[in-house]
Amino acid sequence: METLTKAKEMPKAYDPKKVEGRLYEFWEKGGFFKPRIDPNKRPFVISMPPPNVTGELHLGHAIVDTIEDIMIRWHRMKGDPTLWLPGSDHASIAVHYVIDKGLTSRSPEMDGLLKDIGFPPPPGRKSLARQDLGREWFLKLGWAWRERYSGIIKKQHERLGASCDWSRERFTMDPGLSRAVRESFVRLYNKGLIYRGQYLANRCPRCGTVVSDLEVVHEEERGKLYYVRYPLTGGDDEYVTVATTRPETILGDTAVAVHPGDQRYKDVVGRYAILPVLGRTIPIIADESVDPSFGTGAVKVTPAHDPTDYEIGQRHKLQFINVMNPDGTMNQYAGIYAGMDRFACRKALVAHLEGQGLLAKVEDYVHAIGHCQRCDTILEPSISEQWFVKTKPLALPAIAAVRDGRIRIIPERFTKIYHNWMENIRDWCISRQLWWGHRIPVWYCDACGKESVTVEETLPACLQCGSDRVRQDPDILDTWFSSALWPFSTLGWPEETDDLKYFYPTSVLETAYDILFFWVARMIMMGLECTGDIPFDTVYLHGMIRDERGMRMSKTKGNVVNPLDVMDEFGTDALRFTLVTGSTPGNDMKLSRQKVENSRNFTNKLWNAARFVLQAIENKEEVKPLPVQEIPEERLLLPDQWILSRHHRLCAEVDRLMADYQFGEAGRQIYEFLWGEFCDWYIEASKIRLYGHDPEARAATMSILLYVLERTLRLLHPFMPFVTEEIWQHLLFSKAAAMVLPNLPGEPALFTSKEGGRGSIMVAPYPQAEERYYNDAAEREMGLVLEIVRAIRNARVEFEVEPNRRIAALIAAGSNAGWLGDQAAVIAALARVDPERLAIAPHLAEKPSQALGLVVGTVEVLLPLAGMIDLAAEQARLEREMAATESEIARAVALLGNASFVSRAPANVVEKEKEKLAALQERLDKLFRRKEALRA
RNA sequence: GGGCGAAUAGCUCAGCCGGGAGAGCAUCUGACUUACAUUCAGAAGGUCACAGGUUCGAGCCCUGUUUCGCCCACCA
Repeated sequence: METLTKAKEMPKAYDPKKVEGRLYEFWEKGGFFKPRIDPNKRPFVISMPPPNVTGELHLGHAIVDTIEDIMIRWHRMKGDPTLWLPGSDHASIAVHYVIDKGLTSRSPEMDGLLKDIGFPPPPGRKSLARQDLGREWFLKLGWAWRERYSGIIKKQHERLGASCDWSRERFTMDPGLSRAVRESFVRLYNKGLIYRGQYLANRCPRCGTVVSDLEVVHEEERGKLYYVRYPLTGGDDEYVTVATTRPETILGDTAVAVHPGDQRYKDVVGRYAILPVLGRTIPIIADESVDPSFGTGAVKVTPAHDPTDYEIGQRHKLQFINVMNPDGTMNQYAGIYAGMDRFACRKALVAHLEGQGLLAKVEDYVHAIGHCQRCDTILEPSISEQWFVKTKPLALPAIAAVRDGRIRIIPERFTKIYHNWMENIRDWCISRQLWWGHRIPVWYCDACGKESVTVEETLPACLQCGSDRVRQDPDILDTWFSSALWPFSTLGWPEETDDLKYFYPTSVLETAYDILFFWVARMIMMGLECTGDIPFDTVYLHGMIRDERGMRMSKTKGNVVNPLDVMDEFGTDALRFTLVTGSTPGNDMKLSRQKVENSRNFTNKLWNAARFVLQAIENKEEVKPLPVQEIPEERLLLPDQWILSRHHRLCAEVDRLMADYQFGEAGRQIYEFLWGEFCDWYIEASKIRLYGHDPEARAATMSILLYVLERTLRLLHPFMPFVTEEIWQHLLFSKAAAMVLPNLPGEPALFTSKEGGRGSIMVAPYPQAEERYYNDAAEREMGLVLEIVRAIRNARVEFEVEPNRRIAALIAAGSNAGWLGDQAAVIAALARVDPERLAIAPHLAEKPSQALGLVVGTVEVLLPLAGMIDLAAEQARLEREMAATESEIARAVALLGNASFVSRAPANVVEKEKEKLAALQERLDKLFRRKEALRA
C-alpha cells in the first residue's frame, strides 16, 4: 500500500501522531477488519455497544473500544473468523435533551443546523421549543444532528484503533433495524405481551414524556413533612390528621386510609372527611398497606399520583383524579390553583391551609425523591395511558439462561444482581411522548374505533373495517426497546440472512456494569423471545472510569477527561494500555496522567528495544541470522535458553489469562517480560556476543533477539496495536524479514490483506507456547547469575566504588563452578568486573586479606577492594546478614520440627523446606567463616 | 430495608489453585555506560482494616465488627 512508506531506518523517537492515522487507513483499506468466513469454524462475534449520537466520545467509550478490540484482535490472530460490528444509537430522549438545550439557548451550532435543514429562521434571538418546529422539522433536525455526530464518532473509534468492520456499521433507526423494531412489537403484541392501559408512570415535566422505572434516579433530599387536618363530616371539630411530603397532591385525594388493626382509628373507618380547600367529601377506609407507626397512622390517598395510593385506589375502587398537566402545572381539577406550577401551588396551598388552621405541624424530613435520569428534574408520578411490555413471561427464560450457564456473566457477582432484578421485574413502560425514535406501529380507526397493528411503515386503511380514517399513535418507543434487539437486528433479523445464520448468537457482550438492567437484561429477554436463542454466551462487565480523586466524571463537575487530549499527548497505545492494565473486571478505576505517562514510556522502551535489534542486524553485513530452530544446540548459551524458556512460559501464561478474560494481568505480564527480562537482562547480555568476534555467535544472538522481539510484538499487539504494527512493518522491510516470515506457522494467506496486499501483524498468528523451550535448569542457573550480578552491583554502591571502575572478583562456586565459569563474560559485563581479574572456581586457592565477602545462595563472591573497606563496617554488615539468616533458620527448624507439618503438608512442600534449611545453614557457615577471615 | 464492592508500601493499584507479599508513581543515592534520561544502577518503605475461627500453614477460606463507595427498594 502506498499509505505505508518504507523507512530504511526506524526514526529515533516514536511519534504516534505520524503513525496511527496512516496505519488505521492501511488496515481498513487492506480489508483486515472484515471477518474471514470459514463455514467450518465457529466465529467470534461482538456487537459493539452503540454509542449515543448525542455527542463526542468520552473515556467510557475508550475503555469499551480497548477491551473489545483486545478480544477481537486476539481471536483474529488466533485464526477465528472474527466480526466486530459497530454502530450507533439514536438515543431518543438524550437527543431530545441536547437539541432542546440548543434550541432554547439558540446556540450557534443549533442555528447552523436549522439553516442547513432549511427551517425558516425565526426572527431575533428568542428561544425556541420543539413545538415551534413541529414534528416534521424536528425529525429533520434530528437527522442532521445524527449526520454530524456519527461522523465524529467514527473518527474517534478510528483514533482508538478499533478494528471493527465498518462495512457492517448500523444505526438503530436504519430501515432494517426499524423494521426489526416493528416486527418484534407486533409479535409481542399478538402474544399479549405488549398492552396499553391507564397506569401510573413517572412523568418528567421538562422532557414532556413518561419514563420507565429504571430511568428514575432516587436521591435523598431534605424536605418537609406536612401534617394536615382533614375535618370529619357530621362531627364537632373532629378531624383526622394525615402527613404528606407533597401537599399539592391533596387536590387529588379521594380517600384517607388507616391500618385495619389500628385501634386509634377504628371508629372513624367508614366515616367521611372533608378535603381541605376543595371541600370534597372523601371516605375513610382501612387498608393493610398503611404503616400505623409512621406519621399519624392515617394517610391521604391520591390514586392518580402515588404508586401505593394507586394500588389502594384499585383495591377500593376509588376515583382517580389527575390534578396536573404533563408540563407540571396544575390542571382544571386543581380548582383555584389551575395553571399554577406544582411547586408554586405547594407553597400557596400550605399558606392556605395554615390560614385555615388546618396545618397541624411541619417537620424537616429527609426522603428519596425520583429525578429524571436525563435532566434531573423532579419526576411526577401520574396516571396516564401508556404502552407496556409484560415482562414476567419474558424474564423466566432469561433467568433460566443464566442459571443453567448458557450465559455466563463476568465478574460472577453480577449474576446475583441480575437474578435479583429479573425475579422482581416489573412491567416496562415503553411509550414516550417524544418525536425522535421509532413510532409505535399502532393505528387507531376513527370509523370503527378499533386499533390495527402492522409491521408496515404506513397503514393506508384500517385492518378491521377498511376505513382510511386511521391515525397512528403519536408516541414513540423507549430507545432501549430497539437497543434490546441490537445483537440480531444488526445482522438482518427478521430476515434469515447469511450473517444472522453464521454470526448469531454472538459471543461476548462487553459493556459497563451500569447498563446491566437497561440493556443487557433486556437483550437477553428479547433475544430469547424473538430468535429463540441466547443473544450472546458471555457478558463481560467493566467498571467506570473516575478522575484522579475517584469522582465520577461529569460535565457539570468539569472533571471530564477527553480521550482525544490524552491520545494527542501520549498516543493511543499508551491510553489503551493504561485503561486495560489499570483495571480489573467490574471494578472502577481512577485515571491519572501519570499512569498514562508510564504507559507511554513503555511504548518508548519497546520502540528503542526494536531499534536496537534492527540496527544490530542491519549493521552486520556479513552475518546471516538463522531461524531459531536451525541454531545448533551448542550455540544456544545459558542466556539464550533462559530467555526462550521465559518467553514461551509467558506465551502460555498470556494465553491462559486471555482465555480467562484477565486482560489486565496479561498486559502486565507482557510488560514485565519485555522490560524486566528482555530489555534489562537479555539485551544487555547479548551485547557481549553481538560486539564480539565470533560471527556464528553473533548470528545466533541476532536470531534470538529477533525471534523473541517479533513474537513478543505479536503477543502485545492486541493491547498496543499501533506501535507493534509500526515496528513489525519495519521488520518486514528489513533484511530480517526473510528470517521472520518463515518462522510464522500457518497459512501464508493470513499475512496478506484480502486484496492480496501487504501483510499485517494483526492477522499474523498469535504466539503459542512450545514446551520444548521450557528449561527449568536454565531458569535456575540464569537466576543465580542475575543474583550474583545484583549482589556485586549492590556492594559497589554500598562501598562507593566509582561507577566506571572495573573491579576484581573471586567466585567460589562449588559444584556450580563448571557452568558458572561459562558465564564469566556475562557476569563481568553486567557487574562491571574486570574480566582479567574474574576467577570462578570450585574453591578459592588464595584468599585476599582485604575483601568484601558476598554469599549468594551457595556461592561465595569475594571482592578484593583493598583500601576501600571499612573493616568495622564490613564486620557489622556480615553480622547483620548472619542475624537475618539465623532467624530464617530458626523458622525453618521450628517448622520442620513440627510433627504435624511434616506428616500433613504435601511431600514436595516439606522437601522444599528441607532444601531451604540446608541452603540457609550453608550460607550461615560461609558468612561466619568470612567474618573469621576478616578478623585474621 | 435488602444486596454488592473496596480496605495491601506515602499515593494509585496487582496478587490465579492457601505454601515467607509485588508493580508504577513519589522519596533518597548515584550514573549522559555506543537502543532508550520517556533511560540505567541501587536504597528505603507493609501488624495485608479489626476480632475470632478452620488449617500443619491464611492477604487469600468461614463468622462477626468498623470505615468508605455503589446498586436495588411504592414508609406517605
